[in-house]
Amino acid sequence: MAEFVYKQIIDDLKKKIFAGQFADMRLPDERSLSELYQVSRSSVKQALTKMEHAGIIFKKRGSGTFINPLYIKNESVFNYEGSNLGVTDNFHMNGQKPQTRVLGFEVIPPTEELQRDLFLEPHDFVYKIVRLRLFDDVPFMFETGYIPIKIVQNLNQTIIEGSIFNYLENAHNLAVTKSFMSIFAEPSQEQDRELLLLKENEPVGIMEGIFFLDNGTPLEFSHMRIHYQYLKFNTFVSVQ
Amino acid sequence: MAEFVYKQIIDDLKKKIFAGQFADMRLPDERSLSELYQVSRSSVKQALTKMEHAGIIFKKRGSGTFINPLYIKNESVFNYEGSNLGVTDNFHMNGQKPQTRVLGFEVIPPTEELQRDLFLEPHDFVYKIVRLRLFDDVPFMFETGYIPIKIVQNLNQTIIEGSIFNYLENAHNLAVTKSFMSIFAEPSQEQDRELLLLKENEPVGIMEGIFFLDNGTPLEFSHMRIHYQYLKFNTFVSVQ
DNA sequence: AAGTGGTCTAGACCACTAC
DNA sequence: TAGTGGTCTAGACCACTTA
Repeated sequence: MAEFVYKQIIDDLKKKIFAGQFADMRLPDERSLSELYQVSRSSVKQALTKMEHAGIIFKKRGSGTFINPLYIKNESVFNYEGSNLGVTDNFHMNGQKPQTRVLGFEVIPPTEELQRDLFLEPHDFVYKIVRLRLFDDVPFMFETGYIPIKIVQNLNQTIIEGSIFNYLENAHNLAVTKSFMSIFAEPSQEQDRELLLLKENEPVGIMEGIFFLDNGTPLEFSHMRIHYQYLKFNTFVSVQ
Repeated sequence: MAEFVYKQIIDDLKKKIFAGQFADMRLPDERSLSELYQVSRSSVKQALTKMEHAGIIFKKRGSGTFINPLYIKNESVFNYEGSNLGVTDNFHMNGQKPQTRVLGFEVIPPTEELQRDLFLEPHDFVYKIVRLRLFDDVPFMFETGYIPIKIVQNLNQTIIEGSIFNYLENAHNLAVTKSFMSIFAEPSQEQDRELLLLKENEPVGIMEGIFFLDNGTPLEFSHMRIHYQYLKFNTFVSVQ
């Protein structure tokens, strides 16, 4: 963590933002930061650009760099900022204990869709893992995930009852740092209502997509069905 | 459009991707592209990084740069890629004619929340605009937006019946190119069901957040309530 | 060993904002 | 006019993948 120059700048600026060090909602200019941290302006710019994409700040050309008021307003909202991408770390927990109930665990040949999405050959078998996630015995989502066995061969019940991503990082030094995700919503189906304790009129939020390792290898195709109260996705969008 | 080197590279690569010019799902390496376009590798990298954030490609360190299979799978899915951020341009239209029904149009003092989100003083009045959006007489969302009059003073019924963003770009040369958005879902309320013709059990998707001008000025706080079938949000997430 | 993307430097000039 | 972020160059060295 924080091995690179730009990551150290991000960590330091975030710490200062939370400490209220920029009361005027304004960061020092790029050239000052370059001097302060004794790095090139390019490295400062790289840090600030990533912070902008994380929804922490925004830049005003000709004026300066400012803290995003929505970031201060609702910190917990920025699920994906500053942690890894695993479920365990990213849904609002408020100190509650996360639990996992394994509903399915098998190895199957990849469908054509999976072959394309995960860059697989027909003979590249995949784990199919279905898990229900809970906080303090309250279920909030269930997930169907597909992971090629050529990337990891020794998954077992104990591992998938915890965080697969943490296991991969700790035991195999494989970090999950990128994903492409679609987010949408549907009326709940009977299985949703059973597993997530939803009423007839309450919907599910759906997130599905591909998780990538730090080196760009597609690791998992995941389909998550989420209790609507637990899905709040925050994002920065920019056009070219 | 395409005035800068990196934008020209984006446009050209996208054209080639759609033309199926990279059948192996792989782009040329950065140094080759640098030579091909006669620009520095940094400029190539800037283009590729933006394309990665747009969900078009992903990079594999040590291996190369590849086309995102989800991008090919469902083009229409990437609502925000390659156009501006206005509603008119971003919901799946399939050639249908977009319509707008104005439900409210007034000027009010900014709430404290709006003052913070749009960087306003208490005396900076805002337009409050409520609009229902339809395709071929089928309503798909309604939106409440707040725009400071200090940015634009001459909005009228005719303008807000069309695209405000297009008007700002054409008449005032103000381009909307960035936004911070929260996406979530709720059971539909009575007003939702009335306006969007939803059944009791069908939900609304909600997108709310801030739109920024190209220069970073916060332009609008917007709250959109969307028929669940029309909300599909696609995004790239990366951790530092 | 060769090839690829990642990080980083030390500048230059431009476009825009604020005064 | 001075200050700010945006674009761009021409390199350097590193980490990782592939063969």
